[in-house]
Amino acid sequence: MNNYLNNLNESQLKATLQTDGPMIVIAGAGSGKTRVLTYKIAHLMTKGVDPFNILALTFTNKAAREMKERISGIVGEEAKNLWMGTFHSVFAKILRIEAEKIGYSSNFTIYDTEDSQKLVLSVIKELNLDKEIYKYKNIYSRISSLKNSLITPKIYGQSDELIESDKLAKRSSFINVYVEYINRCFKAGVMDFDDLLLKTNELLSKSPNVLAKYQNLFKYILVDEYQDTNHSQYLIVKALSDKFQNICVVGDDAQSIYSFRGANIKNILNFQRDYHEVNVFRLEQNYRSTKNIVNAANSIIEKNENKLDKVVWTENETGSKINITRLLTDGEEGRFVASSIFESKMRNQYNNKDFVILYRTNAQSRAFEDSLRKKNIPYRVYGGLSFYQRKEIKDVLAYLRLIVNNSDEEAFKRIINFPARGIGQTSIDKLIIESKQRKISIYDVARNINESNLSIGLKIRNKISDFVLSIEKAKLMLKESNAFEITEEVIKSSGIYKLYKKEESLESINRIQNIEELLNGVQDFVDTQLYNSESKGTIEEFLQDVALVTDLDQDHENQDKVSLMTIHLAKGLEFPCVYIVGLEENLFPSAMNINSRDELEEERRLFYVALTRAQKEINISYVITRYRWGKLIDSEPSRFIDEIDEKYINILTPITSKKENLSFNNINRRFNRNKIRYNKPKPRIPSNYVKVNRASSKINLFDDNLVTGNIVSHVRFGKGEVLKLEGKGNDIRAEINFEKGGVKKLLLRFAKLKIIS
DNA sequence: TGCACCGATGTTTTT
DNA sequence: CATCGGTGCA
Repeated sequence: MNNYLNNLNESQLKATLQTDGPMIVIAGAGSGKTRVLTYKIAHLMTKGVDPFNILALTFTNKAAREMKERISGIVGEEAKNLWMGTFHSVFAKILRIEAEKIGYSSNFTIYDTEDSQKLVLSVIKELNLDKEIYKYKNIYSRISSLKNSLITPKIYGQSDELIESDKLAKRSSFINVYVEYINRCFKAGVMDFDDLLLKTNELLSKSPNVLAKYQNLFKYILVDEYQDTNHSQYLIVKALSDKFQNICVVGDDAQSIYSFRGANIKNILNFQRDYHEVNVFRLEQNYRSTKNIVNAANSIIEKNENKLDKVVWTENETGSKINITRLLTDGEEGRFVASSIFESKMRNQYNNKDFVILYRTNAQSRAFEDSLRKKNIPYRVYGGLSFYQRKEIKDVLAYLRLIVNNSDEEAFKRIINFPARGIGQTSIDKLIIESKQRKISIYDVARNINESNLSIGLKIRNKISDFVLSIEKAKLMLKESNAFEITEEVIKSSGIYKLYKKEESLESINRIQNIEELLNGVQDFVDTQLYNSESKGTIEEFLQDVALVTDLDQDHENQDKVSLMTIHLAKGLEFPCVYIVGLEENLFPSAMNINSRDELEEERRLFYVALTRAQKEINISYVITRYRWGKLIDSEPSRFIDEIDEKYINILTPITSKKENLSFNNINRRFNRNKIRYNKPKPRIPSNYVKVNRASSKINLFDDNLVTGNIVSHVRFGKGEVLKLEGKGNDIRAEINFEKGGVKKLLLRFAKLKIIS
């Protein structure tokens, strides 16, 4: 049982065995910090600590899930009782339990960034502010950062400095927007992302009983990626750990890349000042990468002034040098990377999933998608517009949200006239004004539309009543039905499905597929809930879950595909072969972040993160001209290329370019000399191209594979024999005789069957 | 009210 | 370039 500890090196072991008191683990990239966290928790549990008393906060849900699995591997099933997840998901859970204590109902819904920004925009409009000056996105991000620093309107009002700064920006009404935004969220029974942390702080500081309850509950607290916590998160951790002081934080200041989200690197730099008698552990041996990679990364991070002392080293092989390739255009860069991956696969027997393409901005993915597709290399794009942010998905979710929480204003506004049912903006505005005056939710105004004396015509009143009725009808299902049944009902009765079904454009077919994929997801959720916990998979639980999942959290590991993602998303991941693309001034480092030392250091840390994802090979590329905002612009090589110690790099000239002997030291000079105008038209994307999405990867999986007589297994019904197949395309049904449950007819696109024989 | 078209506008990174 | 919001017409 205890031999799991043999897998640790000396410093890892020390960090693992130290269980009590405040401690910090400063862990270099690839030094096994996840391993330490995992074993530490397992160790605590073997020592007899109840998993219910352990709180472990991770950066992504995926990290939490994987860690849980690994802990289960050591200590067994018990691990599922750990409190483990992201800050946002764990405290959403707690807030739901304690909601009444801060005046919320426990079925509050969560606004994502889009909802929040829309609300800010309506507030700006309602207050008659000039939207040229009050840019809603800026206002929203200001609200967000104030919240993350726990600056409420009241505190704002006491700070001359803050007031003055808004005056200077000629938007002294900012505070009015802020106040109204908060009121509206509260009245809508809604929390935004930042509220999940802010309200937790509020809860803990206002209610000593609640604080004591959770202090006693969480006897051991562990925080991963501590360098990326913001002030709000910092205070929560501080409050909760105050009693037992069994707080273990793990992080790497060199990988702090989220300051734009309020992350405060000082949290990790000052940890030793914040707690008494802190045990400090350093993990400096890297097990991930070759010597070349580790050294090259070190040579980069050395350029930063602001950092903790730490020397990352490795005993791994020397490995190959980092290849740096210059290309003419972004299109050429795409083709270069695709063929390079193709060759490397052949040469080294790599799989697709051994490769990742990392870029600074999501918009860059396009060129690589095109070229990989042409070469028939399977790939998957992470991030960007995530699945749950797609319009059709958000529409369905809005119905569900409104059913669960009638007050949800943004959900209401989103769907009151979608699909179009003849309720126009003018009528909706009247409802909103009325709701403000009477201080009730818009939904309640709509519900009592016939008793009101609003100037809305009879026809439209009836349409509003019909809408309300359909929501009320769905509400009746809440108690009886699980998330899947309700979602299915909503998709049908709302008319969303019909709408896209009858329009036969590529776009709508895609939307249908996404909606079906959502149904798959809900079914999946219900099944796992039934399996993992006592809960029955209600729609409330699903909505809570869905608001906080990200693209990365989804399981796609078994698929052999090249990954494409931003460097931010890649944190914590590792790949044998890494392509870092678009290494150009104003792109990476981003033009927004080159005006101060701090900003530039964060970009440099980002580059460090990118380099340290690699196990074996790194390929860096940059281009001379790139399409940005639809225009060709000239670029210069990133300063970061110059910063890598020359010992660790190879400068390559691609075959497609002129054979020039481009020596490293005159890259910059050369570029200033030959600013090449490159006027070749951008290659067109084939017009019959449909963006590959997740829906198409799951649906119709069995069209060609399943035949009568197959033995299959189903998540709920277990094993069964396929008796008959009927229908085609999306509507293929199988009649299956299950050992448990007898004969069922299942739509193949929903029933996730595994073929056994 | 709904649809078709037009011009303005914007891209950093995300829970 | 691509999306979005606004405008004008049926």
